[in-house]
Amino acid sequence: MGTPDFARSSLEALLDAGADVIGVLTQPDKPKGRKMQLIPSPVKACAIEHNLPVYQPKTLRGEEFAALLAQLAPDMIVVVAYGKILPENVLNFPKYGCINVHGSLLPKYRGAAPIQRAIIDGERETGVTIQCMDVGIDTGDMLAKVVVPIDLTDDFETLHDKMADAGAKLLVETIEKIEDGTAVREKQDDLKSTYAAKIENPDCILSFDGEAMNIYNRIRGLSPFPLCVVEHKDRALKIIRAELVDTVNEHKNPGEVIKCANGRIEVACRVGSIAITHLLPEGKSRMTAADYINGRKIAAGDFLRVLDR
RNA sequence: CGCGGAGUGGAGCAGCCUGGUAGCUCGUCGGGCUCAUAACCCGAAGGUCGUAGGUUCAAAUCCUGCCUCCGCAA
Repeated sequence: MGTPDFARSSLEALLDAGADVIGVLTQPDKPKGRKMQLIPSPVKACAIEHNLPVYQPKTLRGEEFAALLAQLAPDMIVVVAYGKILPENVLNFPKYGCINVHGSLLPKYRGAAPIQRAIIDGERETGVTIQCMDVGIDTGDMLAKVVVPIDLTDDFETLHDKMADAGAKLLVETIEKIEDGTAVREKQDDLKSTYAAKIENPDCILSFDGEAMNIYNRIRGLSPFPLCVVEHKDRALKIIRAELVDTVNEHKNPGEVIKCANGRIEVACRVGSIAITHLLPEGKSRMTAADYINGRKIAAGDFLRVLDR
């Protein structure tokens, strides 16, 4: 069971390892894009490529799904970023239980957006945990972990890809251990748990009234999607990539553009400054800061304000 | 019919309202200055103004159809 690219990596690894995948569950196709076209999830696309049966139940509760479960009769269910809560009867059904690939070192960053939150918080390392699912959200016993260092230049995309690979590899290894009985369960220390809430709109609204490092972390944690947003000349301006320029000097006017040169837009933070190199103006495509400057859209002395919408 | 923006030399834009000589910041090429340079100076090339019609003496500009791209929201 899974939905996005993160899950696709695990599915492919299972197939490469020769696992007997009897069925793939993914979220129902939802209308996406301007024309509200139905786009299949990455996991669905992968399953179709490999001629695997795909199921997209709207709910896992009720007799309809219970019947499907009984018919498939899986020995094990592997869940990776599926996007639905599994009810108890499903969790208890498979002989080897339901195991989950989670993008953090549990018990830290339980929840929907562990990778983004780790970057935003400025963590130096994170990782992937394989857990035996229980009724709580990411509270199950742990079977395996792998540490993934967070590079200062990682953004959500680069770290996500590293994590997806690491998770897929760990999944295959862990399943082998489960099969030969060498897997060891370790309980989570609930007292050390933290929760990584889903990224919502307010998380994207950026204020320069803070430390450059924190601002830099938020920008990269939310890039390339959904992106931090500020207001410039009454229009939304999303920041795709920035560089850390200075982390020491204090500025009285955070958000002020200090200079536009060499393809970089340097912006004052309360403490320190950053230089924007790639951005996305409202109604436009992604472009470099150099292009934005060339179009005469921004100059030193302008202000990037907190978006109020 | 969810809301909105845009198609103008290689890039990002202005010009359109109030029709009449193709503009700006870059890039490219050539030359100059300099110990040197991503700096500075001089010069050059490069545009069917998305597309098809219409109005007009005259359309990038006004009117209509079509195509394409993008942002937001989900």
